[in-house]
Amino acid sequence: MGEPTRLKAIAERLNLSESTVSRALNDYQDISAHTKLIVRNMAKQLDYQPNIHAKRLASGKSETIGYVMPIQEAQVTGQFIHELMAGIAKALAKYGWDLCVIAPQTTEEELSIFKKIARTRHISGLVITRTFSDDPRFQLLQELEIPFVSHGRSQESKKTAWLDVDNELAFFDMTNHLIELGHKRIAHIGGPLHYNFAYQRRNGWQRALKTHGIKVPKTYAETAELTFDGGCHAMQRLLEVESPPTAVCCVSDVVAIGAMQALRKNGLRPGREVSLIGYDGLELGAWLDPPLTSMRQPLQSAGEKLAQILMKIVERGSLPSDNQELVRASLVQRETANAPISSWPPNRTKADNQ
Amino acid sequence: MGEPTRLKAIAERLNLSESTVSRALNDYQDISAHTKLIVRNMAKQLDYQPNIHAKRLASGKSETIGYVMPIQEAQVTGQFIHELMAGIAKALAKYGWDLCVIAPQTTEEELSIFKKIARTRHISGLVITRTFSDDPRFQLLQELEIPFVSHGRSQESKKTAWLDVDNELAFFDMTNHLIELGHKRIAHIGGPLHYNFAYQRRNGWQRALKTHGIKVPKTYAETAELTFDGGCHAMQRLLEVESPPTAVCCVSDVVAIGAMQALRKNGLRPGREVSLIGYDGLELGAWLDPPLTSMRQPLQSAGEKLAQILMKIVERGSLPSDNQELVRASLVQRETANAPISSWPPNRTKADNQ
DNA sequence: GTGAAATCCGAAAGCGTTTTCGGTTGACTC
DNA sequence: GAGTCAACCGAAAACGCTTTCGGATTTCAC
Repeated sequence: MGEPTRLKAIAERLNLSESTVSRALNDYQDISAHTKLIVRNMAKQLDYQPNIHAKRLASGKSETIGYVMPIQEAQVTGQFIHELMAGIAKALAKYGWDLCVIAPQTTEEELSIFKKIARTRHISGLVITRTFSDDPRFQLLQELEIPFVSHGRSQESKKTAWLDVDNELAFFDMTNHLIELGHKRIAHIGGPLHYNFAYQRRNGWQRALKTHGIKVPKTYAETAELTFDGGCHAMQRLLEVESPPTAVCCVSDVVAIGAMQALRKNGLRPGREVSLIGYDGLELGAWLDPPLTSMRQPLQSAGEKLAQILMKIVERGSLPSDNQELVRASLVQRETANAPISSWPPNRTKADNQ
Repeated sequence: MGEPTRLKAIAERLNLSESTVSRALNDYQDISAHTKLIVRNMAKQLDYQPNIHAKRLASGKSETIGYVMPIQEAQVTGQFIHELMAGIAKALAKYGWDLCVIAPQTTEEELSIFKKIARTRHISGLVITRTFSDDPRFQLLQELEIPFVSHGRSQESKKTAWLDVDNELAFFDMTNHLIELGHKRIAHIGGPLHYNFAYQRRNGWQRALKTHGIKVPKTYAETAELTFDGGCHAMQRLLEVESPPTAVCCVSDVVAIGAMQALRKNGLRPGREVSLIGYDGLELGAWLDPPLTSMRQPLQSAGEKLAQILMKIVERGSLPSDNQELVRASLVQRETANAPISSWPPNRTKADNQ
């Protein structure tokens, strides 16, 4: 392979100083256009690649951002993470930045890694995901002055940079869709409220009902762990209330899939007796019988945006609070959301047609 | 936050030279035990973290390995990748190494990234996955003298380092399981043969049949794209042959899920008329109706092993060919593999009981 | 008590960039 | 034609570590 080309080699060939070559390549103003041109040509000819460690040492910048990979707790987060990372990596690659994966096993470890990064500064910014309503990371990262952007918000994110899907609107839209189909008895299976998105999604559902003047019993607001079993149990409980719903908004696809299972066990078919809409738009939803209707947020483009936001903050000192963006999720129409049928629920009460 | 602690600060406090401090921290032999002790204590006290760029520049080592994230082509690879990466990152973190994600959009881009890495050397080793039978990356990486380890083999991997599941054995085991259940009419839905594993899996199926003296028609060897639709179409074709199989070994879970769909469309229930075994052991298989029987390979531990192999090669010059390891997949018993039933296939021919 | 061999540490030269600070040109003003 | 001002570029000092080399001790054998 031979030795890689160095700045020195270019300088010697062109009878220039290393500093001139360096500034030419970095597009400094005090280098003439002509010099820049010949330097760049020679660099290309020699296939010059700067030594990244020397560059980072001298400039004090690391051009590396870290992605904190969530601990595997909720199910099928893999697909989600993959797409997001692909987007981040893609955007970073355009500028020659690196994406470094951080995979803490526990929250404590995560926080201590942050402290280490604050000292070494070998990572100049972080992307974090899976945010909680009460998330200790926000305060710590601000204290440590580590630039970061979160995918999802928290209570503490008034002044920080984030990109989030408008969960409230998504569930407002979702619920409206069911209302338009003719449903009035619409329940919700939500997630644990320490997840910030769980709050927002429940609120969206409630707002849609309120907007249309629809009242539902308190028992229609179910909560489930974000797992298949969680959804299954929650749906089972919904079927056992006095007058069960004709449609259910589920906090995630996995939960919805669990709910489908519960319906089947009770001899009901999802999308016939009880309509169901999930959230995440997982491709595997399409493989179910029947295929699951869902809401989908853009992921790859979200990753790209996250990377761009972070680079803007790190490199150009953009204010975190100027980098807050909401994106809208869209409905993925499949087969579990249909008009209600007259034979369900079997024993109607007078509460039905209100 | 104040300035981070430098080597200099420790040296000054202890009235030692920077070089002594450096060697003490790196456990050189020519530093007395006593000096090492006080240096380490002081380092801990001052919460010293070496400047990683200076370290890497001076030592010429990068302590970073790259993971080439496969382009999203086959479905639900996300979960797979996530677990593998988590394992890699975990193992690397123990030694303070970084994991850098590389996400090329095309094969050409991937190869050109390799060439760039060869020049900058800012990544000292690579983990590659999704290997093909005829995979240009193997030759290039060897030419460029970039240390690497692959998850999965290729034709070219005689001399390179790899970790692979024993695909042949997995499908041998899988097929035997079906034979033990009483099946004789066992088909196979394989993947495109440019995937190396597709070959091996088909061979395992064939060997099990041969071992038991079972002969099947040529039409039992189906091929499908590694997608839901691929599996669906392949199963449909299998149902249309003269005497359809009572069991099918599927090259992947996604393909098996497609096959389930085809069965359902034909009014058949997976695991009753036709048994089905997938491969990958995806958790989502458990959510189907009926839950999909599958084979599972260890992923997180595979990631850890890959990292360890690579560090051994990069750091200690271990020979790639000394680092080849096969792991065994294990059966995940769920509900789609059962004994054959007498009413299927409906119109038996004399070929049935041979 | 001398010489040789260990033992331990410091000085200094890198590693390959970036960036500050001056200095040399030439053009331009009056 | 002297002075001023841009426009360009080079010298050299960082950046914070590693590692070689040699020098000063001490230890040991004889």
